[in-house]
Amino acid sequence: MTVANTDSRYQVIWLIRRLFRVMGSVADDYLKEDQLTAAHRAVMEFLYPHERLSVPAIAGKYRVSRQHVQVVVNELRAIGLIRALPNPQHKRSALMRLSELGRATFEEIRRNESALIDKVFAELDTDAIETTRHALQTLLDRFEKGSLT
Amino acid sequence: MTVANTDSRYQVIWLIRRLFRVMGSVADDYLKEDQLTAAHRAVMEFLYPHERLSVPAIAGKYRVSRQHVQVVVNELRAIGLIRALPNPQHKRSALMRLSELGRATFEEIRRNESALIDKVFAELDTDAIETTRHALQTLLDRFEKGSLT
DNA sequence: AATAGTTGACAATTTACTTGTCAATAATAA
DNA sequence: TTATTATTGACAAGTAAATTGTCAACTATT
Repeated sequence: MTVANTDSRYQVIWLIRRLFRVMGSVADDYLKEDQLTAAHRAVMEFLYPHERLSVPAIAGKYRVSRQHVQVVVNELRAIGLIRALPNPQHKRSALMRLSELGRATFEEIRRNESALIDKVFAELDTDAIETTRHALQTLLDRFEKGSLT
Repeated sequence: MTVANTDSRYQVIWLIRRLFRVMGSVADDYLKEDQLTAAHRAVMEFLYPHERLSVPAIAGKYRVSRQHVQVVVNELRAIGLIRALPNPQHKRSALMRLSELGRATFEEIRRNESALIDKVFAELDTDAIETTRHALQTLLDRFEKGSLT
């Protein structure tokens, strides 16, 4: 029988922190090939494959400031990875969507990530991964929705 | 039977990123009570309860630059949470250890964290937590030790 | 003893954001 | 309709947590 005392739960938290750091440095390496940052990638993910979202809508989902998303979106537009469409709901606030190039670029990023994922998940079986996914989703829900104050 | 395809593994990665962000803002709240940062806390964790490590040794474990750890350690010394001991191995590079106050402070931090952990892990059973811990540890090992280039 | 490496200190830079402000525009309430 | 309030995009400044670079003082290696 497995044991999961306070220390085991504590280690989960600690591991999340460590993993974020190590993943960040690895991820930046392949994003750098396209001159992109993690923030660019995150915005593209919200638009992939055919979402149409305004800057404030992306900010709401991404949980970062509207102003920051604005800058990232402007950069992605400048290099042609996303395009602005007129917004029937709002004259000032255009809808953003990936361009063909943007979709292709994001798919390339995902291919790189998949190769990496194949390697790091190689030792883990299907059920363990699904249990982990479910556990992490539960934690995120509790952190985000739960009144933890 | 549960399914863990590429998407499920991908979601695990995604969830780690999201959790890190949301945890960061929560953690900073209770660290702020002691005027500490996540970096202070991380250094204290390496020394808890009775480790004796030089600044370069902490930097090696923490995987951040020696110079950054130096600053954090100097701050912790200035407020009396850690003390320097002469290093028999190396005259210039003292060993750091938690003071009594440092240990008490860290234990207080851990108590706050435990209360939070009780809440966010409430819905998860023992085996799921242990499976998650093991999976995350495996991922970290693969990311850190594996040749992913 | 000569040379190469390590350490602590300090400074400058970087990254990924946040907050604040403003004018233009849009939504809503009177 | 008009007055008021809220939202949006642009820009500026600030911030936290780190990095990189440099230097002098030591320490280790040959």
